[in-house]
Amino acid sequence: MKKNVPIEKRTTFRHGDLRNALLTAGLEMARVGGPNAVILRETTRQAGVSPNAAYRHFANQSALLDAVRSACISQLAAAIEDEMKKCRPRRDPQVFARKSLRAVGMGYLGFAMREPGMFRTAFSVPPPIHSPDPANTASMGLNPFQLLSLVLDRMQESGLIKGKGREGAEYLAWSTVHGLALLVLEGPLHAMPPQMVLALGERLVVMVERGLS
Amino acid sequence: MKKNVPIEKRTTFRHGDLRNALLTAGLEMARVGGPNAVILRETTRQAGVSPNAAYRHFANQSALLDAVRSACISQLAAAIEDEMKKCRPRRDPQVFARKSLRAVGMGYLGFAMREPGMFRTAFSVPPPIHSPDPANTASMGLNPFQLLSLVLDRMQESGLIKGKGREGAEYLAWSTVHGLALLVLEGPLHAMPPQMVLALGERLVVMVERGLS
DNA sequence: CTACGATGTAAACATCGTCCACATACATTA
DNA sequence: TAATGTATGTGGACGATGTTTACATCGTAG
Repeated sequence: MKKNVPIEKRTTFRHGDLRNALLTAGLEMARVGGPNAVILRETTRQAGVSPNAAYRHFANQSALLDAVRSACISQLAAAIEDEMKKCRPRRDPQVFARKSLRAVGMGYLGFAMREPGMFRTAFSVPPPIHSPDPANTASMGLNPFQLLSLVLDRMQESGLIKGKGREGAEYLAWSTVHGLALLVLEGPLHAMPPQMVLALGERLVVMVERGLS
Repeated sequence: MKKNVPIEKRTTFRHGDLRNALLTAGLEMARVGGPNAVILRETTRQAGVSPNAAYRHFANQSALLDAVRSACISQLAAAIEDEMKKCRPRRDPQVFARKSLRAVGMGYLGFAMREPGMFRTAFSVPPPIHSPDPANTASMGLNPFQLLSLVLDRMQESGLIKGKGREGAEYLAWSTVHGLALLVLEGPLHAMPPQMVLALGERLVVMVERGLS
C-alpha cells in the first residue's frame, strides 16, 4: 500500500489556484468512487497543501461536495447536449421532436453508464437543479431539467403532445430514465449488460412518448 | 446536545441477543438518517456494549449495513403486500390485474414517501434483491421484484400484455416508479407536495400499463 | 471438574472533519 | 519606500469513526 500522492513540493507560499485544484481533485474522486469518496483531506494532499488550507476556500467538506456536485451536473448537461446536437432539424417537426426526446433520454442514460460515479454524485442529496443556477449548466446555459423541458416544448409545438398532456410531462419522462439509471448503477440491475440497458432505455423513451399523448 | 442513550447496565456478561439488538439499532438509524447514518459504534452504544463486541456478529460495518439493508427491503416488500391485499380478485381478471399493478406501484411509492430513510438504504449500493434471498422477503416470501413479476404475470394471463410485451416488463415498470421515488427523496423534486407525487405516480402506472401492450 | 469455544472488554492505531493560534506573502496606502 | 492589513497556508490539537490485537469471562461438552 503505497501512497500514490505525487506532490511536487511547491516553491511558492501561495498555491495560486487552490480552490480549483481542490475542486478538480474532488471531482476525480467523485468520478471514481461516487459522493462518499470525495474526502477533503485527500484533495488537499493531492494539491500538495495542508488540510486546513481547504477551509480558506470551502466552508466545510459539505460545501466542497456541493461544488463537486455542481460540476457533475454540468457534465451531465454537456452529455445531453452532445446527444441533442446529433439530431438536426428536419422537414417534419414531429420527427425532430421525437428524435430530440430520444436524445435527451439516451444522453442521460449514456452518461449514467459511462460515468456512474459522477452521476451518483450529481443526484446525491438535494441538488438545486430546479433553480437556474448557472453552475449546473453546460454550453447552452441550460441544466438537464431545462434541456428536457425544451424538447418537450418541441413535442407540444409539433402536435405530439396535446392539451393537458404537457403538464408535469418533465417529471414523467424524467422518472422513467432516472429510475432505470439508478437501478443499474446502484440497484438490482447491477449485472445487466450495457447493451440490454440501452435497449430498455429505448423502450422507455417510446413508452413515454406514447404515454404523453 | 444530550446523549439519548438509555443504556441500562446489563448485569449478565452475555447480552443474550446482541446481534439482533445491533441490527435493530442500525435499522432505526437507517430509518431516521439513511444509509450513511448507520454507525457501528453507535449501535453498540445503544446496546450497552463495547464497540468491539459488534465484531463478534458482523465482519465489519459493511456487513452490518448489508443486514440492515436486507431488513429495509423486507419492509418494502411488506408495504407492497399490504397494498396488494387491498384488491381482491374480481369477475374480470383484467380489472384485477390492473388493480394489482397499481397496488405494487403505489405501494412502492408510498413506502418511499413514508419511510425515506429505509427506502434510500434499501437501494444504496448493490442489493442482491434479484436472487431469492429469504432475508429480503415479507410474509408472502417474495421480494419486491418477485411481487412485481407476479402482477405482471397476472396481466399477461388476463390478456393485457400480449406476445413480446412481457419480456423485460419488470424493468420498464420498475424504472418508472423507482425514478419518481428517488427524484422526490433525494432529487430535484424534493419540494413537491406529496399529493402531487402520488398523482404523478398514478399517471406513471397508467403509462406503464399502456406501454406494455 | 476441566478445558475449550463463544462472547464481551480494554487499549491502541490510523483516518477524517474541524477548530485555534500562528506564519507568510502580497497589495494598498500613508 | 515603508508600514500595515488582509488573504492565504501551516502546525498542532480534539473528538469521532472503523478496526486490530491481546485479554477476560462465561457456558458447556467431554
